[in-house]
Amino acid sequence: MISINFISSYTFPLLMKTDNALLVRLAKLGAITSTISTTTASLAKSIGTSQQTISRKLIGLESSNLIKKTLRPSGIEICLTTKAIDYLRGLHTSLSSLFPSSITGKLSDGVGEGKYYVGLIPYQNSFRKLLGFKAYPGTLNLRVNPQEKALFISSLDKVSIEGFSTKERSFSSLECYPVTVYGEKAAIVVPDRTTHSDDIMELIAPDCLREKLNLKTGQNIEIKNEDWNS
Amino acid sequence: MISINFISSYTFPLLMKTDNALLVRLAKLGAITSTISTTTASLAKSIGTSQQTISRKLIGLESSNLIKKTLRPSGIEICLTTKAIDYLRGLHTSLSSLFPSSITGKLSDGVGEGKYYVGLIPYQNSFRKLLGFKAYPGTLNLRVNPQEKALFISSLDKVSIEGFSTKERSFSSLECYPVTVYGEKAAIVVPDRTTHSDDIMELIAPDCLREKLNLKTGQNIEIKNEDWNS
DNA sequence: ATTACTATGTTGCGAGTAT
DNA sequence: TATACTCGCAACATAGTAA
Repeated sequence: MISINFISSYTFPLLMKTDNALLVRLAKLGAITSTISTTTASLAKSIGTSQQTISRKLIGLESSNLIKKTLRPSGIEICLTTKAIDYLRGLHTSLSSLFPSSITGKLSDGVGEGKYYVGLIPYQNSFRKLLGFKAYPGTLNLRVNPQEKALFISSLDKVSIEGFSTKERSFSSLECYPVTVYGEKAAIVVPDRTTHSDDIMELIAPDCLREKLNLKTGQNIEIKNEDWNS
Repeated sequence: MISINFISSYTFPLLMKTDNALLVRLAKLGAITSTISTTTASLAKSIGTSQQTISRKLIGLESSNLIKKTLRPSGIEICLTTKAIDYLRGLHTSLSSLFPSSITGKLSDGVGEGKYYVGLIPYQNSFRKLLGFKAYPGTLNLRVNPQEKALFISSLDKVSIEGFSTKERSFSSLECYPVTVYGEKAAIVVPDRTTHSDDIMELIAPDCLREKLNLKTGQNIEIKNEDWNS
């Protein structure tokens, strides 16, 4: 049993009222794994509601078999039931499918264009400065589900690379997203003026991953959301 | 833009009312990555509330800058704002810390007892039948944070192994939890009559992982929640 | 100190309905 | 068909207070 008398004043950004917030708070306080000692007043303060509301909610949660509680002179002892844990786990699973930690794609033969663009000095300078590596002059092209791609990319940190112009033509700016490929540093590259279709994901890396990881065309490859810059 | 006219009847088990449920539902329908076409009536049905409530809620969400919506003769077009996505991501992060997908422990020298117990024929028969492998006669002992351990184990599938008795003594039942260690099948073993302290996590595997993975005493080892039985 | 009841004010819900 | 308004009623939140 863990005794908690001080509770951080952190609350969820908005909405996330009462029931949900209360269950998550209790879980965070440790009521998932053991019984915690707390008071309705401190819970109220941490959720941002009144002591009376917490009291009423706890009674409700208990009658819904979501918590077990015991009254003590010093406050209240609470632990979550498996029903509550299953509920939170279900919510977590739902959200996990919305915020994927990896995406799988089939290695396709690049068109060879990437080799030319990635090698350009102004891009390379930016890669080194902002991504921390000099990119191997070539890209790993994966065929992915466009919606999965959009979802995956939306959960990544963005590194913006500026475009530049020569006398002949201009080169668009790029968005890069640090990821890992089987533990190797890499970055998804999305040109702001994209040339190829939505179902291709283009990656750069310090080394030739195709050789280093012995990757074959057509093979499924897992790209992970792991920020190696931190 | 995606058109959705049929909406699955899945709803969250309980509580999870209105605001939260609505945001998660919209996200699942694809409003995270693009604009979706739907109607207040179908949203109402899928959440389990009235059309009027959805209408009112959508107005509220828009004035809180959580969604952007456009009225159409055929219904309503909705997409989530980054504010809403950040909120959902935050909720996901909170829950992820409650349902960890891995735990890290320091490899410690076993007491040598494991070797004896794991090798016993009745246990081995159960391992083969219920876990699908004959266990290498020895255990990998990791020193972990007891609370993290309890939390991690609570999120795993449980495989119960029966105890047995000989003339001399009885051997307790065990709980096993399938996991992976750097991609290798393994299982956490918790004796129901536990002999050692709470901060030790004991693992069995088909092979000697210490040799196979070249693990050294004191090294940090990551145990992942990956069910290789499915 | 606590929890939790009662009373009172506020918000939320949804059937009906206008547009 | 849609969305979204009005309005009667139910549920909720909190101040005061009893135990």
